[in-house]
Amino acid sequence: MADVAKLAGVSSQTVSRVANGQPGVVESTREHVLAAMRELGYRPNSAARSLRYGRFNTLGVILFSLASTGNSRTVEAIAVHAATEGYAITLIPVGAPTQDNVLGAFTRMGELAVDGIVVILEVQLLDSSTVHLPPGVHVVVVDSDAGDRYPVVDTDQADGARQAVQHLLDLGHRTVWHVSGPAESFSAERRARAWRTALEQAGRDVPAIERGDWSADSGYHAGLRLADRPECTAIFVANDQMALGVLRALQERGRRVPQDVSVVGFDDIADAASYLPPLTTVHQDFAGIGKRCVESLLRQIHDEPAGPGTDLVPTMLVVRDSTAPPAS
Amino acid sequence: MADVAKLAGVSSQTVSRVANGQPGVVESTREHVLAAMRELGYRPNSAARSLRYGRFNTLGVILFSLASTGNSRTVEAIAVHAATEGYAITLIPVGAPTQDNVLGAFTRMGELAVDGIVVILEVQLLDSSTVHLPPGVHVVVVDSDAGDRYPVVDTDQADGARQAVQHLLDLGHRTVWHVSGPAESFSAERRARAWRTALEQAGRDVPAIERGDWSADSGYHAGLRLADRPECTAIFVANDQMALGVLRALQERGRRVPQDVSVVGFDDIADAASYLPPLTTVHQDFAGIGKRCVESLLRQIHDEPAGPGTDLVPTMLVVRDSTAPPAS
DNA sequence: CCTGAAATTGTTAACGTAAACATCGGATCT
DNA sequence: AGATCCGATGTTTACGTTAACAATTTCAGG
Repeated sequence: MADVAKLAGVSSQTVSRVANGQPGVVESTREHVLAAMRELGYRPNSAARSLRYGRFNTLGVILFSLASTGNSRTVEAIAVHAATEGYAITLIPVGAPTQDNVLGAFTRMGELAVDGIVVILEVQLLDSSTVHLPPGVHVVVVDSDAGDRYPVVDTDQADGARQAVQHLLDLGHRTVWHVSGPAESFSAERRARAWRTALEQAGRDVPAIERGDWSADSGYHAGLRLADRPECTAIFVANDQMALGVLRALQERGRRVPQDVSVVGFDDIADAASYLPPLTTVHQDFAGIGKRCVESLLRQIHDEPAGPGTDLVPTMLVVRDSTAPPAS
Repeated sequence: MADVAKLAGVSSQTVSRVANGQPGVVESTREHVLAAMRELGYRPNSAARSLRYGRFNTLGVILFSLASTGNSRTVEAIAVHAATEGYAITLIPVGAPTQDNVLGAFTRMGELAVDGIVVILEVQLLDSSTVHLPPGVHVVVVDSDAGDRYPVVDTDQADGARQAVQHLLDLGHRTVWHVSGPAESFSAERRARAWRTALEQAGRDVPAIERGDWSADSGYHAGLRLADRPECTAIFVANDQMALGVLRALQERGRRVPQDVSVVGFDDIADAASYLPPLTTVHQDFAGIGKRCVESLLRQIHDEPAGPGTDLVPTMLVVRDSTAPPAS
């Protein structure tokens, strides 16, 4: 900057004014400065800027993995929305979901150049009182029931699961079986609980849960077990990938979908419409989640304190070809 | 920091030494300082650190979208590998692949707090000479043929496509049809070119290309067109998602896979093993790509200049159940 | 041609940190 | 005991930027 000032024959303050487009610089001067900038390839140093302003214009995202469609789409939505507000986003991956790792990530985050943090851990670790976020850092948590301690943005999982079950019951199925996600997952538990509640409220039997780990392969094995039960005519699977595995298992065992068995998934990932058959599933608004996370953080950064509480993003059942009335 | 120093009754320099674990601080002093840090909730200011050191310990990733499995897995690998080296990563999404947007993103990147940039655009825009990266910034480009101007890390797409075609020819198919990605995509073009070359070298007919846009839906429509050609018994699809659509189209038209038609995909995404039938596909080492990107950037940052040139990551054909010899 | 106000440009200081150098006190050696 | 050295700690300064204020120039109006 000093070099630019010298070359343009002005003070560094004037260079700063030109760099920030501030008024009060005469046109000819501005052009000299711009020319000098170009000639020297000047780029403002954002560290110095951040130091001066006390803000980084950056949001942090702390997560386990981008492997799941939901996470990566949420992160993308966060990035896009943050960009429109002039914020960049920084990714902090946590190796394995152990307490130590999570704690370490939070510590690193505290030292990081971010103005706020989105926590996407989808694991119940946050609930254990031993894990605490650094005080004085703006935070939003996604998919968690830490709503009593932090602002939370979450999909309305319960209502989505309820819609799925209701759809199957409305078609005439006696009851609905469930392939759930892993027990450590908050989302998996919420969906399973809502499934159970919906069945109980309708006065139906509640079959035993088949548990998977979100992967298509785990869905396949769960599906094999269900395929052998002739009384099983309707399955609510906790995500689309496992549903894909369930479809394969049913097909292998000669049970046709939807004629013999109806299947409903959860997420509405892009591929679900191309499964065999195209999957009826619960649509999640990942973009909406990302948007609300950014909005909440920006509100906090602009000094509108956001207390604990949960912001629920609605879900919607998308009916395709994997559900039908039971064979009578 | 000054507050901590005052509370601990030492100079700020001593606080700095304790914060960085430098030697030459007597144990009792260190503990006083640590106690003061805890009491005041002290966190080092990374902007000041960056300003002092001239480095940010951050790498930027510039990309269009995280929606594709390949991109998100590459980004995750970059993040994980960067983290082990003490670097965070910053995501810069580019809205639409127009020249203006790309240019704008590069400009923003130049002003950003990053020590190096990974460019994942998978589009041929980079080749047009009008788009130039800011000089003096360390860069690695993924999936591009800008290898004459920048260091490039790329999957060995050509060899992967060759393996796929060879596998089908070895099974006894007369020739292989191709569902390609969009024409703007560098990867799509490379795979199509290698497919054509492999057929020509084997002296086989080269059928017309069916073009998709990477989505399962586009694969479905391409698949419908191919399903109506009885002479089509082997299809090489440029990615797994489109292959999913092709499978659905063939199934709808009553052509069995693999008995009537063999299908090979590209990517080996997690779900491919659960398709109906499980998909034979070309495995891409996304983690390896991410790792090499980080390694290249770190080398550059540590003053080992990396000239232009392409670093090819090998691919491997994974044979599952979607390929078989043609019905004789 | 002078006065005063407005427009433009320059100067100083501060953001938080750490390298380089300076100082201090005690231990070791002669 | 005095000289010397070494380890522990303090002081100064610079990193690049911009807010606040100061100084200078310009120009209208009398």
